[in-house]
Amino acid sequence: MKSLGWTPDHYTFPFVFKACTKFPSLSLGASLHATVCRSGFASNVFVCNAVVAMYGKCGALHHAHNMFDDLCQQGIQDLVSWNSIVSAYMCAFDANTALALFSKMTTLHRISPDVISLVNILPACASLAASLRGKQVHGFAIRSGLVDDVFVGNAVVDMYAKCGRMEEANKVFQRMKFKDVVSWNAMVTGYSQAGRLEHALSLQMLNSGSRPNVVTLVSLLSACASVGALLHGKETHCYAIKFILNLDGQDPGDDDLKVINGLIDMYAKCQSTEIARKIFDSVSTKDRDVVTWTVMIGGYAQHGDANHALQLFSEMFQTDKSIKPNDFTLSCTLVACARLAALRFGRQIHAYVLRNCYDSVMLFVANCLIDMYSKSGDVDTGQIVFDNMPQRNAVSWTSLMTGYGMHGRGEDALRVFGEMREVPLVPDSITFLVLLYACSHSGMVDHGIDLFNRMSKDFGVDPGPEHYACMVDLWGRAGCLGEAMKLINEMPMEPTPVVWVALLSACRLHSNIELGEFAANRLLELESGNDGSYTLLSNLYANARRWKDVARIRYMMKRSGIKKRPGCSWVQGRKGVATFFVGDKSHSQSQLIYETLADLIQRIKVIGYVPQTSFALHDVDDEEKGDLLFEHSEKLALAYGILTLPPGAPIRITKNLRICGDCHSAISYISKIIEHEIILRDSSRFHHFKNGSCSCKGYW
DNA sequence: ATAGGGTTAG
Repeated sequence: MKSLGWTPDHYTFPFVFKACTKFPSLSLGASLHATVCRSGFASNVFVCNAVVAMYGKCGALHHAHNMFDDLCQQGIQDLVSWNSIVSAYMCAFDANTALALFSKMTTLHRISPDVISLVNILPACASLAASLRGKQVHGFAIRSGLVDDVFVGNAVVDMYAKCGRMEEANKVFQRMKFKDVVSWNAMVTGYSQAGRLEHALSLQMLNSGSRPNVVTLVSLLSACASVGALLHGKETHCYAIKFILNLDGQDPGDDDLKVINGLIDMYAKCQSTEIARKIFDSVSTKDRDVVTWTVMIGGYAQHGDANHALQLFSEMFQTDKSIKPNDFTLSCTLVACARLAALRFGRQIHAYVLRNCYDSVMLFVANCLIDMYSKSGDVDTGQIVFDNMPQRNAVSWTSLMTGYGMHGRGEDALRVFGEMREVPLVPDSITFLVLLYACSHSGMVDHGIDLFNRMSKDFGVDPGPEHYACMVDLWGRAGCLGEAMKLINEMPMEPTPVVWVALLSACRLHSNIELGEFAANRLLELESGNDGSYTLLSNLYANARRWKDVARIRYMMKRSGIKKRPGCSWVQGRKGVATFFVGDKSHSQSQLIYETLADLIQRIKVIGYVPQTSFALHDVDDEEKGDLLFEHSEKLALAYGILTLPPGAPIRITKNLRICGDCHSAISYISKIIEHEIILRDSSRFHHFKNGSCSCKGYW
């Protein structure tokens, strides 16, 4: 056009700027802006509005604002200028400033918003959960009649839905004269995110003339995943196959992949990792995106075998060089590391994060790193990660305090709490739960009681059943069973299973059969299918040598088909991780392991170890014969660690259940006669064995 | 100009 000798006028420029935002190109936009200034259009509000919009969409908020200020100084800004700058702030996720500008426009400058203003500002109210402001905007929309516009109506529905006010959203939705698929989806999504799957499904969308689309399905699948509704998930899958997915031997398109990713996530979260994996495998490597990998890794990390998660993470690098893990991927993988106490793998991820400068998204990943290091036995490195974080949120603080709690370092947990108060950050119910847990596992009874008394009075956080369970635990460990029972009677709500478990464990620890039976009965009334309750009670009887009662419990378990989960321990050897079950002979060095163990047992017997045979029966099914006390998984893992690790290296063992009492005593003795520190994580906490004693000091 | 997927702490 220019080569023909034509000059662009103020109609031309806005179109060209719009083109720049289609394929966001800041450099092109900026050079056009320069042309505008040179061509003498710097005072033309049409053209300048287009410049503001272009900079906003290209992510150059600062330039957008300068241009807008320029317009204001010339006094030529109009409604479109305001809309453009508000939209620019929304693109930059700064809903606060967007709202402030909108207020300034309506109140100070008395400019009346149009449809576009409302559709810009309602998502701002939604993202800030500012339902009061949203309501004001809604009121204006009604008064001005703009609410009849389907875009405005949809934005209002979505605003209420995102603020968690589904009743209001529904009222607006019902009154809408015209509804389109977006209106329906806003409702479906709202109910889905509130975990109200039935409401989401009961929307009679199919009869309305609006066909569910990809967005509808993705929302529904996410809802099925979050409440574990496998059957509804399968129905949604069927619908997707019939009407949405278009896979006649062709490669999946972008929309197909979104549904497929949702399906993988749904099946994994509904405990069907195998189906999830089948769908994952059905997508060819080149068609998978980073979400496909992430949902499968996350599925294994949380609902399947966490080892598969780590395998898949490695596989992702090997099979597709172009896929780069993002912060979701790394977080999911770190969750798997934490579950397995896979310190080596976790360190590699940490190194990868540092090498690849994931600076802006560090918060989630760093929180996961703190958790991974603490759960892998190295809470001190967790503290270092914490110290180096540019930003922290409440989870960062609680993760660190939880870490110290697990390691029995209650003083450190309280120190961190003190630092958190200085920030200042408001402690919530989880903060106190974590602190009480730390006090309980460190034997800090007085501190625990003090915190419990102050949490409601000084911080306005009312204790829930979990807090009471922690206090029962605290009193119970300290042997004050009467106090524990008194507290349960004082609870303002019905005691939940966790409360009775805490009492039962304490009774087991202090051999109080009567109260233990009472707790067990309450527990079995509430949830009869839990193997842990039966095992605790059985152990209580066994400890008192009441074998008939032990047999009775076993019979009850058998009759109701409840199986004790098998104990399982794994240890970080020099060449990877080795896993052991009780009496396990499957390892290639099995013979050597058993010989090592027998030798150790002989040597510690000399220095005072007495096997506690009352534990002998706990891990054994009736069919198994012989005394398997010396073949418990944690002892086998320890022997293997001693065999394979260099002298002086710490031996890191992880057990899926609580460590057995006899093993605890034996390992304490063994730590006296070997060079290694033994760091053992069980389902309750960490035990650091060194020179004959354990860091838990009896507070399991 | 409005709707959508995957992550953390007990």
